Amino acid sequence: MSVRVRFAPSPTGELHIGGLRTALFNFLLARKHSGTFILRIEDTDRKRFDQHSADHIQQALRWAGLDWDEGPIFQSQRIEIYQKYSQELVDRGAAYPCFCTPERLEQMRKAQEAQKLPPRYDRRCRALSPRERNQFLVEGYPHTIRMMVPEGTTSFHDIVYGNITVRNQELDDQVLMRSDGYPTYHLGHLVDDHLMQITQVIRGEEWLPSTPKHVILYHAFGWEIPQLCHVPNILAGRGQGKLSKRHGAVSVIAYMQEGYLPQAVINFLALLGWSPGNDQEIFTMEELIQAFSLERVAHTGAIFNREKLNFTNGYYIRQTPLAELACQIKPYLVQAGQISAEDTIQQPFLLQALQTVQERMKTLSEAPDLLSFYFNPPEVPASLLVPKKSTMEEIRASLAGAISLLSTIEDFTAPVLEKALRQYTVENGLATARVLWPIRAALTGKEASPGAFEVLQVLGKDESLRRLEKALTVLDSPKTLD
RNA sequence: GGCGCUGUAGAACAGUGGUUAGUUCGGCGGGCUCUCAAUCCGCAAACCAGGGUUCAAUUCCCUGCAGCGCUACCA
Repeated sequence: MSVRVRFAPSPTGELHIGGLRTALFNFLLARKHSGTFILRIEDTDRKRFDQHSADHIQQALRWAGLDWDEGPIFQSQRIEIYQKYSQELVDRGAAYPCFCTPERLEQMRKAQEAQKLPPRYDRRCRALSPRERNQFLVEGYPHTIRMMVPEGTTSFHDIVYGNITVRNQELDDQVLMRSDGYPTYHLGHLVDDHLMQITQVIRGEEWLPSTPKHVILYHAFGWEIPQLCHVPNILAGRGQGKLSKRHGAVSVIAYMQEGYLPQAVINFLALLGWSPGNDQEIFTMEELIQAFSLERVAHTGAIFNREKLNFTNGYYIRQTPLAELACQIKPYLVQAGQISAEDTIQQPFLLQALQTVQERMKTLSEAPDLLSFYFNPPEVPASLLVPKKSTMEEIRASLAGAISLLSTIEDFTAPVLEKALRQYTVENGLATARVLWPIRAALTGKEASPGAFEVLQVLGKDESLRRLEKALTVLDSPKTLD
């Protein structure tokens, strides 16, 4: 039997980073077994439904490279199906209509909590006689359909957590159909998983406690139970609970916008709560597909570690071919006003400039800042031009010498410049820092930047000399020194 | 409160009834060096606690504690 799995988010917001990992695990399993990956949108809660979420979820999945084979299927378009199966449950005596009002249910819960009892439906409508039931139905009282939890215990096997058994007395008579005619998750997902012939249900750990109810439902229908697999949540930090909006960026779209590469996010997420069993840390999607197995998914919630994501992202940025990276940073440069949308990014000046900062980037969004001095000549205070253990006079002299040397060089390329400047330091008995630091500072206006030779080359002779001369005048007017 | 799941360095994961308990990020130190980054070398850093079982327990069992989840006409 071929593998059929699904990712079934509810469109109540943008795709969450934890949701993406659940989707990833489903995707990997499907691809590994040449199976089918289905996207199903569980939009049965009309109160929480958000029109744009479904689009955002799809956009995020595509960005991450998790293309689905079937769907998106919207549950809201299938309510007759759920109604039919809920009726079947009623006919089989596994479910019953409940006429209790929300007000009564709330009162009951409060009373139970006050007595420190577990809040649970008191099953009042279970006891209705057929006649009463019919009468309420005929008179059109709003009602829900509740499942009828039987006596005994319920057991199931989970791929990650192993065998689990619970006493049915711990289970509530869960609402299956709301009074508005829409199913709840418990009925909706189960009917669909059956109809879509899902072979492995891979979902968040938060569903583990309600899985026994689902098992009871499968039995009531007489359906085969798919393999069940719950994956732990992603946590925000020690004692901070599940990663959520209040812990900063959790939306996949937000990571996309911040300039994280999809390969990096996927690689990072895969290793968060799963391991291949060896020491490999860097994976292509293809390698993940080969190595993946549900059995090796961890059973503890993993804390989301931004530092490691940054490292992984930096690694992938370094691996990206220059021309490709240029395309990826273009939107950021445009947004920063450093280039216009019509400009081509594939020009020597930009490519060379980018090359000098490529290994310093953790995210694409850092590009404008790292590259800023290439676009705008910096204001450089005298204090920045003078390295430690040097005086302003010494720097003035060495910079002036360097300027006259550089103005004689025609082949303004890094190797040539390096050779000439190093020779200059040796001949004049100058420490390298005394020559190169002020040059680099004058060109970039930054304490930390790419090296002097490469910046000289990228900026070119004219612009470089212009900036160096300007720095010299700054050193000539002592008042600018701190 | 009840029920369930889970506890290996700061973080993510390996691993084992007898090991110098491993890898990656992060931290610290060093090399390189015009700064930062990258890269290279090195260091520190963990088996939640208490009971069992056993010749031997981080590993198996129990209890405690802690974390997480669920406890809705939300998913």
